[in-house]
Amino acid sequence: MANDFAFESLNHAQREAVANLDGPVMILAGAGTGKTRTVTCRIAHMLEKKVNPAEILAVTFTNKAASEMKERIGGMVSKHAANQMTVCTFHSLCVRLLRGGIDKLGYKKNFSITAYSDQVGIMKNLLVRKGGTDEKIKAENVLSEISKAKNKGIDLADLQDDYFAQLAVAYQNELRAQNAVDFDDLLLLAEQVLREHSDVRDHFRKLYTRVTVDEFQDTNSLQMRLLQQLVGEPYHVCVVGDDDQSIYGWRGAEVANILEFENFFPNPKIIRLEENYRSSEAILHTANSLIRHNVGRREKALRSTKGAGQNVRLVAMPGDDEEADFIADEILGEKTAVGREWEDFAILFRTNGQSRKLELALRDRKIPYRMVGAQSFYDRREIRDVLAYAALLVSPDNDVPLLRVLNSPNRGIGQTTAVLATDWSRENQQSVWQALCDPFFTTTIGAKARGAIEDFVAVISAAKNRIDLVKENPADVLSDLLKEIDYLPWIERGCKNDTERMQRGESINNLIASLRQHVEKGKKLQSFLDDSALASDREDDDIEKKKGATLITLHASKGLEYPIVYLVGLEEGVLPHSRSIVEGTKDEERRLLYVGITRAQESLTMTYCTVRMKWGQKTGCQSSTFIPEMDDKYIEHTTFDDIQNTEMSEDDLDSFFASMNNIFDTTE
DNA sequence: GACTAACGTTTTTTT
DNA sequence: AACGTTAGTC
Repeated sequence: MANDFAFESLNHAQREAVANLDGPVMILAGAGTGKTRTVTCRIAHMLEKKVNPAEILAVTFTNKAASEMKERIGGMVSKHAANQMTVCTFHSLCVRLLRGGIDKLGYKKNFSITAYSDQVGIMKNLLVRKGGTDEKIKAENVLSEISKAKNKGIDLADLQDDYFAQLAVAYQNELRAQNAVDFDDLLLLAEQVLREHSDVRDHFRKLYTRVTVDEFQDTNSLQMRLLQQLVGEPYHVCVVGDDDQSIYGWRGAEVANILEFENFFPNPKIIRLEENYRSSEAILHTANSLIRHNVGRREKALRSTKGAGQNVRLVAMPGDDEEADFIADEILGEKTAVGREWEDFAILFRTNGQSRKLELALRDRKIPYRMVGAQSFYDRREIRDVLAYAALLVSPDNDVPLLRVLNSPNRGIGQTTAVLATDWSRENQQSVWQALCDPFFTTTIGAKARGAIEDFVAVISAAKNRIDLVKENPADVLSDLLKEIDYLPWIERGCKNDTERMQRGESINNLIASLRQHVEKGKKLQSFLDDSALASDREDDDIEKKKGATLITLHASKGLEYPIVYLVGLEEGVLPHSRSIVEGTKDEERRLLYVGITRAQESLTMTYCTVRMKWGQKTGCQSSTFIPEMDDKYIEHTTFDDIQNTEMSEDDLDSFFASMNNIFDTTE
């Protein structure tokens, strides 16, 4: 049946991975070694062996990866079986668990999940309120320390820096008072419930007897502890990953999870996938020779199933202008000469700042391109606002969304009034919403602001009633509410151009539409908010549908592949990044370069500059210390001038022939 | 409370 | 160079 064709096409190591279904298994899947295919075949094999699909859990790192895996398994076995399995991220798994059992920890079951921008909002507020030291401390930094502490299992009160500890505790109290949890709390509390309540633990261990974790190198120590609670004897757990592609250490990922897997689960079967189906021997050899310089890794050597291929080029550039022009020119030439598609080309860089010149160079030549993961989708204001209104309709006592939209659009309730309301609510142990509703409060403030507050309260209450009492569709109510408060015109007023106006209007419409879909499936507004909080902002981004050459950061390129790759900026301070040198994380930068190199299928060109514009200032650069680490066997060292000269003569030839043709044409 | 001008900052990014 | 933030003004 279905699994036959799959099994036949697997190599020895892949078959071993698929065949070993019992006990702890770790699959070390090097770049391009058919990881996803192996994992999906392995799960299909479980179904073949009559494992109940409902007992299968596969955990991924992103929602996108989860839905892709679901789809692939669905295509391999029956759709029905695939739908019975649980394929999701760590975080959404924890939401499910906590919606059922968070009350055991003293939270109410209708807890809300705090989006990152709201975390920042809370922390900024605390910084203003506590403002003891006038040091310029950034909310993001405090939050990152809090996140690290939560992941490492350190008590927030025990943070190194006293002030940080104070802020952390206050932050946590704030969340707690709001019956809200942040992303880390989802994992932290789920782990706690499982650890402290054996009935819940047993329930889940019985529910999920087969657990698979993808991208295991990206898991942090909290996720590891959660996994240990989730998986009991006889430990039918399978983790899949590649320590050499661990590039999220700065976000708390612990390579130790993969390096010391034996310490977490007893006697694991370790399977190495080393046969690479993606890149030429030249590219792989270069990658292998580089990554060998890292200490403390699981030895593995990727073998190419392709031929030697063309040499890897390492091109010295005078400056970043030439770098961009050179690549754009080459792409243009190659496209027409060899008949490539624009999509075959990718330009990889370390930091987003490097993309501007490349973009300009491509635009100059009318080369279509797509920027992956750029700034704009990160945190769209209108989406956050509309979601905040939606959150208010569920529970107006939630201060975070309330304060967010209190004066968006401007309705005459400014900072002063907001602070008064917050103070009042604190003194009276109430929510801000309750303060706004309380005549004892509203009579203390000016008539103008009072009127504005009364209007606001009336509008929100009316909308909430339509949902709760009249049982109207929340999507309609939300849409009407936005019209009533003239939200769209307000957001449009702040736009610079028509394109932006269009986009913002559209994203609001999309949000309402997806809420409507959600409701039609019989789900609640609450669960829509959960999904939205857990979905990445670029989830609905149609990156893959867009056409053109790809411009992408090294981080975002993981998991992708391209026939022709340009990897720019191999300079000390850029790659490795200067900050990594300070922080002593050059190993991770080496892995980052390794990931970049192994994206290439046929052709790889790496460049480095002598001079680069940095923050509007010309800065001299030294070539990366990673360059001499790579074995020269397949590397062709060359310079911009060399190539320019050879191309010049080719151009000369071209123009010669062109003029010849002209002569013939005219004399015809 | 809204608008403007000067100021400072600038790795990677998901949930 | 370009962005967001903040302080100061009306």
